[in-house]
This record gives sequence, C-alpha cells and structure tokens, in this order.
Amino acid sequence: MQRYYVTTPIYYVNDDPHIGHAYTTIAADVLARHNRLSGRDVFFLTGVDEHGQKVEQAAQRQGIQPIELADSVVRRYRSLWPELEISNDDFIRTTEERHRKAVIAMWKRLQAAGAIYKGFYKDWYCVPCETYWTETQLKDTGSKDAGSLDDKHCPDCGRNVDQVQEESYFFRLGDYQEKLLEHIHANPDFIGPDSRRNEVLRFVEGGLRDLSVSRTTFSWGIPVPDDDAHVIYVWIDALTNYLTAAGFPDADMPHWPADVHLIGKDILRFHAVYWPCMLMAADLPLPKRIFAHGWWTVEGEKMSKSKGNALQPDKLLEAYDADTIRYFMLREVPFGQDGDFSFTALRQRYNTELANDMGNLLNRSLSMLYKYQDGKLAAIGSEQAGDRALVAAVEAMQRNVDAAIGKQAFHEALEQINAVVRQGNRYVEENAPWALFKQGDRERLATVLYHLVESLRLVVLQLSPFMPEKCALMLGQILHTEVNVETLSLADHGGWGLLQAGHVCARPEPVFPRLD
RNA sequence: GGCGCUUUAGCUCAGCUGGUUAGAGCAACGGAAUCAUAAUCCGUGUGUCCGGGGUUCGAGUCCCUGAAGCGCCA
Repeated sequence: MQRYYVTTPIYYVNDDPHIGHAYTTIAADVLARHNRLSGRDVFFLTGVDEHGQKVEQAAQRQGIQPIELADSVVRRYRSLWPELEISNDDFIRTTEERHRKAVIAMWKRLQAAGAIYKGFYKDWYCVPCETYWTETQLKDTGSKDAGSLDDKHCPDCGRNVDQVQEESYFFRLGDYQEKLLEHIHANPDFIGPDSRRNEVLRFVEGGLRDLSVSRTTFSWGIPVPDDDAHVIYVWIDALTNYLTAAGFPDADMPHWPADVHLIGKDILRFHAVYWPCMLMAADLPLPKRIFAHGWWTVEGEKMSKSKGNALQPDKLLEAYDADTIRYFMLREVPFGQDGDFSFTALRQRYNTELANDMGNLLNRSLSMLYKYQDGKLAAIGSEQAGDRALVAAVEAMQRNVDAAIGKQAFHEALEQINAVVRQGNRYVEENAPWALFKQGDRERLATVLYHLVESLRLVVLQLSPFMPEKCALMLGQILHTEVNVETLSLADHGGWGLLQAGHVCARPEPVFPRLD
C-alpha cells in the first residue's frame, strides 16, 4: 500500500494554543484524511517541543518543574485537537524516552560522520532582560558611535549588553551548502510555495555558517553524550522528532521520508536548510516536501501577546463548530499566503457557500425526492447533455481536488467542489423537476433527481476531509444510515452510479442553518 | 543598503511559454422561477490591467525606469 507521512511542527509549550497552531494542524489533518480516503497508509504526526531555556525560566517563575509546565500545556493540546476533529496518529513529546534515544542516536551519527566539532559561541547578553542577542541583531539599533563596545545596546530595552563566550558544539552546516543547492534545484517541489523556495535559495547562496548545536546556559533538555555540561540545542532536538515518531533509530522506518512537513513561514529556515543538511550529514533520506503557510491577522490586526488579541481556538469553538472553522480557514486564504480572520468574512463564507449553495442544494434535492417520489430513487431514463455534463463535472472535480491537495492548494480544492455545487443548482433550474412533476414526466423526473443525489453524494465525499462531521451528516441523509467518514474510500465509494434505484434517502434536515 | 515579490472591476483575486470583444467569486442593480434554509437561476461593469518609456504586426503578459506595499537577508 502506498504510504503517506505528514507532520506539523512540534509546538512550543511556552505558549498556549492559538489559531496559528490550529491552522497548521487543520491543514495537516485535511491532508491526512484526504490521503486516507485515497487509500493510502497514512501516518499523521503532531506534538510538542518541551525543552529549552524559555520553558525552564517560565517554570522557575511559576515555582514549578519544567515538566509540570509542559504537562499542563500538553493537556490543553490533547483536549483541543479532538474538538477540532484532528485525526493525528501519534502525538510526540520531546521529553519522551523514545525521543531521547532518537536524538542521542542522531547526535552520534552526526558525530561519527565528522559533522560535529567543539568550539566557542560568541553572543551578547542583556542582563536586565535576561536575553541573548546576536551581533547582527544589535546592529539594528543604529548606535551613533559604532565600533566601540559601549555602543552595543539591547534591541529591546536599549541598555548596554555584555559579550559572553560560551563553549559550544557546532554542526558543519557550511559543508552542505552545495549539496543542498543541488537538491533544491533538482527537486522543484522540495520547498513550497515558490516564493519561499526562492528565499531559501538566496539565503543558501549567500553562504552557510556552521551552526551552534549545544548550550551550557540551561539544563532543560537532552544532555550531549559524554559531555554533561552541554545540552543539545533546539535544532537537533526538535527537528529529530519527525524521525523519532517514524521509528528512528531502532525500527526500519516504513513511513520515512515524510511526504510533507507543514510549517509556518517563521520556521522555514530551520526546516528547509538546517534539517535537510542534518539529514544529509546523517545519511538519511530527505523529506519530499516542506510547505510554509502564512500568518493570520485578526480583524485586520496583527496577533500579539501584548495586544491580547490572539484568537484562541477553544473560544472560537464556543461560537462556531469545528467544521465551519476548518472550512473558513482553508477556503478564505490561498494556502501559503497571509490572511485575515474576520467574523464577517467567516459568516459570509458560511452563508453563501455552505448554507445557500451546498446545504440548500442537498435540502432542496432531497425535499423534491420526497415530494415527488416518496424519498425513493427510481430507475433513470436516457441521459441528456446536461446530465452527462454534470457527471463529467463531478469526475473532473475528483481529479482536480486530488491534484490541488497534492500541492497543498486547499482553497483551490474547495473552489473545485463549490463549482460543482453551483452547477448542481443550475442543473435544478434548467431541469425544473417541479415542472416535470406537473407534466407527469416520471422518467425524466427520476433521471434528474438521481443525477442530483448521486452528484451530491460524490461532492460530499470529496468535502469530507475538510468537514468530517457535517459531511457525515449529509452522507447520512443521502444514504439513510449512520455514516462513519473514516471508513470511506474513493476506491469503494467514489464511482458514479453506486446509488441503486429503489434506495430511499432520509428526510432532509438543514445541515448548515443560516447565521445572522 | 542588497535581493526578490506584489500592484488587474466597489472588495478578494485568476489570467501558463505575448495573439479573437480582459475573467471568477462576493457585493450592487434589474428580472424569472417556486423544489428548498426568502435559499436558487438569468441578465447588467465606459475596469487609464499602478505611472512613464521601449521591443513587436500585436503586451495585462517581455525589457528599462519611477511610485507604493510586502518578504527575506544585511
């Protein structure tokens, strides 16, 4: 069986879940569900990153152990994901033993390859802020008298910073520059969208410096093998999670390499530069694709902690169901671009596309089926051009949705689906079943109603990865039975004509009541 | 400062390697129909395709240049 491995980043437990985390995870979930529907053996991974100085300090401030802080945030994620209908197959925590083993194995593998060496890491430290800054970050403050040490100021508070020198292990990132460039050029789909791919290319072309991969300034992490003074820094620790869950280093890894790492644009460089180079050094296959999506503003404003306007998924779920949120986020904005989350826009999408077009098409179709044929599909007569066009549109949609999702173009997939829905509504008007009924043309009436219901069945099937719950309801009405969308497959259920004459649909009930 | 991207109907955007009267969705206006969640369907746009210059028989689509916005890097 064809395999499919999709990942989200592991979210840092320093932060409560917000709409950005939900976005990545929903998108990954749609990929997972679509590929399951397509018959693939899917492995969908999400999880959390628990180590690091920030968590250590935050825990200290709260007077608790880092693991306690992590545990509490993990609980929030674990309760949130089911509410958003996230169907992850695994949830990884970087504090797990399996992960410690994988990271140690990764480290040793890099070391054995000669890709790690010990050196010194120079940094600037702002004592009042307790924050480290790099040389280049300091330059941004534009001091008047550049050059002298006194003029190095903290970008945050403007006070003087101290230079600190720290022993550190380094990864020979620079050695892989050419190999990485070759790989990106040879694999045009390796990084998406294209604008991000270009950014990475330019960044790598500009030269890669070796990467500091250990720290001695905090201890909340995985110690460097045979050198307890050092903790393995975030790169090797966090990124290796994708291997850990795949079975590294013990098992053979049937799902590796990953088909897609979905990420936010803020962590593009780690995933598109550091990670592939580490894998090359460790002589492991590279992920097939890394896709960076954009960020959300809320009602036109940037989300920020200080503004306190970060949209929390659990709050959102009090107002709208998961399917509506899922649909809106993937429909409103081309995946890869930034977008704005506005409640007006959400309600408009919902009312026009879901309530008026999709929901009402199902409702009016089944209503007519009941009004004219007691809810029962009847044998069809010969197909006319409009009937064949509808069938062709459904089949084209199936191909196009698959292609769109294959390149993470969710908005495009949904547009393909909506186009068939619009055609369905047009089909109703063109064939006017009510007129056929009055004329007593039972055969034509049966043909039209059959085409409507059967096309709806296939449309909803395609939509089910996006809106599992609503689609289960809609399919339930069409099939007149409880439907578990997780067990459906395109191979078994995706063909035209599977509904039989004599099948009785359920009485319709609005699935998308209009919102005011 | 360097590199790159974007700028097309009121709004959000599509327009591949240049070629008939520049398109979609939403919004607006007019009409039809009545199966349906007053939902649907049809019709309606005199848009400087950001400005300027150029290449070409022909440019929204290529080149140069200017402006605005954005991204990455410094």
